[in-house]
Amino acid sequence: MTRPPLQDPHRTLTLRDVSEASGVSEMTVSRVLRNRGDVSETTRERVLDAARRLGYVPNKIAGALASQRVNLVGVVIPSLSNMVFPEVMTGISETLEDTGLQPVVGVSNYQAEREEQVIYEMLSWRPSGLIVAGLEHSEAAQAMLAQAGIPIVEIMDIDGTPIDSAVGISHRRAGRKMAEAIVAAGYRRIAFLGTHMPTNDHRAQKRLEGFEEALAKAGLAVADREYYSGGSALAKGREMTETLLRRSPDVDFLYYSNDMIGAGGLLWCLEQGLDVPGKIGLAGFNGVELLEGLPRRLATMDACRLETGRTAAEIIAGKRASGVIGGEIVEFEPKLEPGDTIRKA
Amino acid sequence: MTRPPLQDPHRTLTLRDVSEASGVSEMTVSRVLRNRGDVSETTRERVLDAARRLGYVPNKIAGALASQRVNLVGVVIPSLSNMVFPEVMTGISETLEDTGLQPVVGVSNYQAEREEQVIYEMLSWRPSGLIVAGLEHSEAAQAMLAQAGIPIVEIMDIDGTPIDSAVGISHRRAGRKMAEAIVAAGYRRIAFLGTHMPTNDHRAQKRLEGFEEALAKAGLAVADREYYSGGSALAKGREMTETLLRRSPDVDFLYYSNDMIGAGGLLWCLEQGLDVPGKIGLAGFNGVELLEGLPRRLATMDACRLETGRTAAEIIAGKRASGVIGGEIVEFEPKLEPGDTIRKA
DNA sequence: CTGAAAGCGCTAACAG
DNA sequence: CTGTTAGCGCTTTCAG
Repeated sequence: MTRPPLQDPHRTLTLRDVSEASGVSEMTVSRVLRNRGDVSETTRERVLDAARRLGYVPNKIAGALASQRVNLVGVVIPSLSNMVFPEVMTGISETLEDTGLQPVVGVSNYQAEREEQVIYEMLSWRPSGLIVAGLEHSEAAQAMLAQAGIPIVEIMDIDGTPIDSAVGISHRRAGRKMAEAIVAAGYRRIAFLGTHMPTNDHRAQKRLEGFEEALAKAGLAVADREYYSGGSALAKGREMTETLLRRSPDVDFLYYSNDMIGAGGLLWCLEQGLDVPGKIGLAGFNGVELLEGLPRRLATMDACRLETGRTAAEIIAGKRASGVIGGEIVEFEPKLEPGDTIRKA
Repeated sequence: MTRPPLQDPHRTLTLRDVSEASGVSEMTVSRVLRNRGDVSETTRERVLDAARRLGYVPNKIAGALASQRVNLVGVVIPSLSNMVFPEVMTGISETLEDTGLQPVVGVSNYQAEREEQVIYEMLSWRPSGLIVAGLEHSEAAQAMLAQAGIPIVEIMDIDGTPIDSAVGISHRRAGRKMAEAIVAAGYRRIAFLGTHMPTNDHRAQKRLEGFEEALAKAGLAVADREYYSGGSALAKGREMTETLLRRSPDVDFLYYSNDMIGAGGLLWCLEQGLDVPGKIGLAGFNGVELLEGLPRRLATMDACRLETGRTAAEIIAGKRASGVIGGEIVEFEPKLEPGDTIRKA
């Protein structure tokens, strides 16, 4: 007759278990495991040994509650699948690596309501800081962020009023700058191709506003426009380009709201044997790596994603050389990369 | 003369604050906020009102410690920047959405040691489950996972022995299947182009093994090979293809370890005016969306990423129709998508 | 250098 | 339907 085990065989180990196994007080075990305070080499060894032998994994939940300290940094972005946010994440991870801080990602799918939930969820874990894409949030979200009592960094846009700190480029300015380059190169019948605007992509929206503003200054307006949503961006870029060019064959420039649809458009134009950039010019936005492998180099504008991620993380980690403590605004200058799809002026 | 505030103006709110503001006991406030147990409509309103007014955000750390329940699911993947893991994430997020569980991502950069750290870190938050890419882990990592006492799902590979559950395709089989299709189509001098193998990408390795095995069965061997690492995959695909074809001009098939370099190779071949798939065939791996926009459709093999993510999440969430509780192994069948770059047999 | 006591903010388990 | 009492597993603080 076998007896049932006296203890749940799978309760997870606690400090106490390590303490008993090593014959050292819980407190000292805790000190060893966190490298805090002085502990004699002998006890240290004994403790580490016991911990390893048992396979002890500390419970950060209890630790965080007791110490009121959480080594997590929340990152809230609209999407993971479009190549631009992963690069921001890379910058963030890099800088956080040697700070003991850990990024935790939440995705909002470009929905304000979803973003609000994600922010709420993250704040409820009391992170050391929060990085949020964009400056537009629901009222409730803004209130939560402002109340949170931790560093908040809004990234990838600085056209607006940040809650605390902000890092990124001015998309209005990026749009303006691109328009000026296009006009300077002598193009006059300029079309815009982008995502369906209801998508809540405020940055694309601002880019277009800046773009139109600069065109207006040159006495021009967007000659035609075409929107898409969903599907393979490269394929969509082709389709949109064909549709638009059939409708407005006299257009001499195509401004795409992102590089992926721009690349699709470029491939299509080249296949049609169109004279790029002679008869027709093209430009995208973002400076994605992909462009390097295309038959011709699409003009684009770098959004400084890596630097943005790095800087945001530095602000949270308190590593800014500036010594500024909060409410810092860092603007990067979007660089025009003319490539081979804009005529030389 | 103004008096200083009696309390830290920025300590974060607690249940007690809501309790006092609403005149309801902490316990009942807690119940309202979690929708647990019966509470009269009147008190409920009163509590919610106070909570909203104060801007109270519950402290999940304390909640988790008290309830021994954490609504987090750890996801450990090698990289975010290559298009394939984001899609797995999409599958995971989708299914987790209505379960109250939240994914937390950790990135290992294809380094076993880094992976071990990330797993340790995640386990220390006592998540409800863990999803880890691949079956190969450091010994320490394996031990931790086995000990964790939570559902562990290893994804994207089933060639090996899982710790608990596993979901994905057999890469060996995928490689074999592709080789068989290539041989059946009449190609004989077959080259392989892939990432530098030290990169620790076990799945690519297994694909190649299966590939060579099937070739051997047909009395063939890989005729030449070329490796790359880093940089724009599309651009690298071009370069590698050029290098390899200059060295071995008589090769009649190019098997790429991923679609991105395959796409680069395809673009290069088309530019050179090579007869694809007549004189030379090409194939990649992964079935990425990008391929849809290319001038010709690259042959590839779908890795069932979305389904894999979904299924892994279902297992963690306990939503499997099968009713199986743990140690479940789900194998998907990698589908060959012949596209336009393999001769019809 | 080491240990004992007192919580961190919440929820489980009871009692009304 | 509502309240009370004990902790959850750690770290802070203070004594040795």
